[in-house]
Amino acid sequence: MTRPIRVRYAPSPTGHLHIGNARTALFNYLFARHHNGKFIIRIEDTDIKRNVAGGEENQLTYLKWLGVDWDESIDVGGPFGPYRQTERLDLYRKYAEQLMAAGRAYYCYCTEEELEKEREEQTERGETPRYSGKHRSLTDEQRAAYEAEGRVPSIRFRVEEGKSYTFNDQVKGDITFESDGIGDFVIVKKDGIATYNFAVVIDDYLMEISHVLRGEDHISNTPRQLMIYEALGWEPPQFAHMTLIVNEQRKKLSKRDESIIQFIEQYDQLGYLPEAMFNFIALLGWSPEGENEIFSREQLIAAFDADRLSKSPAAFDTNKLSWMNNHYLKKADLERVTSLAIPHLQKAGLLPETFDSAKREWVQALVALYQEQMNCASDIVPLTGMFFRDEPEYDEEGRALLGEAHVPEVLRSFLGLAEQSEPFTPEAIQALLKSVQKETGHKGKQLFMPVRVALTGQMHGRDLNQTLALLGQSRVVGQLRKLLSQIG
RNA sequence: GGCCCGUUGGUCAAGGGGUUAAGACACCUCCCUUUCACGGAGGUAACAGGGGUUCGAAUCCCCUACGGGUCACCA
Repeated sequence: MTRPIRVRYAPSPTGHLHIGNARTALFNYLFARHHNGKFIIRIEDTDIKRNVAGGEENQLTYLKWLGVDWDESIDVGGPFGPYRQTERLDLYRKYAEQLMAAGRAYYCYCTEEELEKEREEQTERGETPRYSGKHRSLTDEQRAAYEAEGRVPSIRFRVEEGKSYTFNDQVKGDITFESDGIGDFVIVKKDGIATYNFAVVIDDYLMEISHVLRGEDHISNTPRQLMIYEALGWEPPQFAHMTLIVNEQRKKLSKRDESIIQFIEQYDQLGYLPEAMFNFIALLGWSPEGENEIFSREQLIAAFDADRLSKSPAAFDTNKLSWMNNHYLKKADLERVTSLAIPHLQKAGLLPETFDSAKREWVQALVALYQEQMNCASDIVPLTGMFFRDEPEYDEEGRALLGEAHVPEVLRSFLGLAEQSEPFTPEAIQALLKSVQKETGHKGKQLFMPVRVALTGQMHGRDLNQTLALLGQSRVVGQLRKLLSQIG
């Protein structure tokens, strides 16, 4: 049976947009757009205690930043609203009552302490902890007694014994669970709010979700959801469980893991480009046909195929992310890269809050020179720090080079010419160096390295002519004079 | 521990009975470059182990090892 393609991303606003969530959202988005279906964002905020202020907004803001847009949600509305679960509580209550009336669910008056104790005992006996079902068939008198005690019930789903539930996962293939391994689970909490496993079924059904693409950590929830679909007489959607994203140690990316930057906003703040992040994330657990790895959003939409979702965990390779962002940065418009770089220079105290257009031009030339070396915009700070210091810092290697016998001769010659050069442009500097070569007979490394190290303190760097021009004539001349008075 | 899932070069990652087992990152070599880079052309390097099934297994089955997920009134 084919129905309209409708998929959803259903974050709980318990935190900011995480790399794993972003990936889930992205794949759902790609899937929807590829099939000309609808992409829905539903906020799963039923755990009121864990919701954080700004979480909801941050999710949407950074999804937009990545270039993901949606057809239905809390902000744009849609025909299947509301799109926030706490605004759908009546719906869950209604279906819970329906299940109670049909004998598929019941009130459970157990307290947290009692349940905790039960679990501990089971664990001690080496059993799988699960609800014993002791309130499964309470009499009216028993219920009344608990009520009189002031106990507030939760509602549990009655799991049928001896049944097996199989679903065809689009990524993993057939997966089977035995109902005997699953205890009666809570569908409505004591506070009257539906649990995830219950609300998700109601919403996916009512919102006519056709495909559920979510993380592999939901596989073991699936049989519970299947039971509810069955009890309500509804047909479940097609499931596809994506492998988790793991770090370089092959552990699940946890929010406390410090080896990897976890939140999309942090990448924004560091100066990663959204199109690079989009491209990179799309390749986390999915691969296209062919050899290319660089894709625009449109190309990814065209290429996306859920059958090519990977079965083994996707490792977050920070090295590759750097490479990819660098790739996009190199191709990005210079104005744009400059605008991204400036705040980092200001934050590092290298650039004032306001400056004139001449300074802006100078910064832009600086960025142009370093653009192809930047993995992210904030790299501009360590890369160009020396342009903002009063004089270079020499390390051991630099000192050794400056100590070589021919160095004073080269520097003196260059100084003599540089003092008179007008203007001090890259072209003029190139000519100067040519003259130094003729005058001293030193060329190549012998010629360039002394000049480079003397003025930048570094063995490696960008084009020397450009570098010196950006450093400026007065600084070049001043530094050479000072250095020559010391070594030469 | 029960249940589920996975394991291809240093790293990421295609391929799912017969392939010279892709490609990318990193590394190395060469070309370009009077320095430094960029760029270009090459190169080194892999099917976790053991049993089956088969004319033939990286691919299918079983076992072992290792890794991961999940077992909540969290999502």
